[in-house]
Amino acid sequence: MINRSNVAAAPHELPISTPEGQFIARYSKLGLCSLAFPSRTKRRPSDAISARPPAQIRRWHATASKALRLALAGRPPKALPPLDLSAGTDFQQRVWRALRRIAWGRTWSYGEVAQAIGNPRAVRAVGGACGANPIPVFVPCHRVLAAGNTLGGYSGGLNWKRALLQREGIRYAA
DNA sequence: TAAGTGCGTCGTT
DNA sequence: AACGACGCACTTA
Repeated sequence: MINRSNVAAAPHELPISTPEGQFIARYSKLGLCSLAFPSRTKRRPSDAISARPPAQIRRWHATASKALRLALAGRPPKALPPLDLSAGTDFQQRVWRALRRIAWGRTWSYGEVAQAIGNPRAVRAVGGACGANPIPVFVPCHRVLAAGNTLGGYSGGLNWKRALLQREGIRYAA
């Protein structure tokens, strides 16, 4: 079941410049609702960034920008903006909430995530929900490894997963 | 050991 | 009805 009632039709879209490239953050009235990895493709003019976001969104964006730059530098962020995960199905939201309990520098397996949400056999479905995570890095789906500490997949590309794990000092099976 | 196959399982499209 | 960011058993090389 999808709940779009809290998702603004046209969320504010703001860039975050990092040494790794320009991420795009999107904000609803509830908080950060999406974070996109740097894209090689040029943004179209129709995707223009809104001129002057409200003060609250500017504060959220400042927090998010700082947090992202810390994370990419290998330091755990001290504060995050509110995360708006309301666009997901009930199942996805349960998975995403569970992912937020994985500590910096630690990993869970897909099976452990499935257990954490009380649905121990929905292992494969958990993988699907991880792939649908709209806020990578802050909702740390990169900390979910396959059984035997193998890498598993990553919708943002395995290079990003490897990079994020490395910044947290996480080791996994070759 | 490493790589490949088959199947259970379940949320999403 | 088909498809996965899975996991496990089992077979082959």
